[in-house]
Amino acid sequence: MAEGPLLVMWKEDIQPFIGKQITAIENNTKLHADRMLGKTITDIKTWGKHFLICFGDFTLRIHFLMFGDLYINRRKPPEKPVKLSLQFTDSELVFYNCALRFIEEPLNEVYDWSADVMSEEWNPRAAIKKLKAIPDAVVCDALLNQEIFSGIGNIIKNEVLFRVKVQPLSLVGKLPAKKWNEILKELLTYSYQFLEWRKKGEFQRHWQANARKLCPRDEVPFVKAYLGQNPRRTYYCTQCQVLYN
DNA sequence: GATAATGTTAGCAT
DNA sequence: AATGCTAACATTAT
Repeated sequence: MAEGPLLVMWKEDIQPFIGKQITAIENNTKLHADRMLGKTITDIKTWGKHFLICFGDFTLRIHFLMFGDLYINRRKPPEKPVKLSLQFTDSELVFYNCALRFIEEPLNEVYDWSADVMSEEWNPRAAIKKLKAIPDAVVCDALLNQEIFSGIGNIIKNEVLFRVKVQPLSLVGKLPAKKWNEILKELLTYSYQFLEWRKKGEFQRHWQANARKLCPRDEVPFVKAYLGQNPRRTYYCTQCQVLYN
C-alpha cells in the first residue's frame, strides 16, 4: 500500500497535528506507547516509507508495510483491529497494520535524507555514487534499494523502467550515464505524479505497465516475472525495453 | 473461496 | 561472525 508518495500525502494531511498534545492512547502493540501520553507533537517527517512523528527528545517511527493505513478523525470501515490510536482533545490519528518503533537518536544521525527521492535534500549525485559501488546488481533491485532510492516501491519501479525503456534485468554498471540520468529524473517525475494521482484517488488508472496485459506502445504481451534478490512482481516488454548487459 | 499483492524484518539455519 | 532464507504480519481486489 505504501510507497513514498502516499506517506508524503499523509504527512501533508496531518500537518495540523503539529503542536497538539496527546491526551489518550489506544495501544495494541508491545510498544511502550504510554511514554507519548501528555507529549506534544513537534514535527511530522517522512524518510521514504518511514513515517516519523517527532516529540522533541524521541520519535515514533511507523512503517506501513504492505497493508498499512492511516485514518484521521475516523475509523476504518468496516471496523478493523487498531494498532495504535493517538488521541487529542478534538481529534485522532488511527494506525492500522503497521510496524512501530521508537527512535531515540536525533533523526539526522539515523537518516540519509539525500537518499529520499521526495526530500528537498534528495541528491542524485549521491545516488550515482552509490550505484557505482554495485555495478553487477540488476536495475530492478537497485531501484528498490531504500538506501539509494528511499521511498521507491514495486509499482514505481515497474512504471519507471517502462517509461525509460529499460529491461529490468539490465546491469547497473552497463547502463550509460545518460540513461541513469534519465532514470533518476523519471523516478522523481513519476513519484510526484503518483502523489497527485493518489490525491485524486485515480492512481491505478495511470499504470502503463504494472499489472497490465499488453504493452501500450506495441501491443505485445508484457512479460510477468518475479525478479531480483527478493523476487518482486515485474512487468516488462521485450520489444521496447532494452537490455543492457 | 482461493489467490496474490504497493514490504520489511525477526529469527533460525548454515 | 556473517550471510541467507523463511515465516510472519495482515487486507483487499480479482
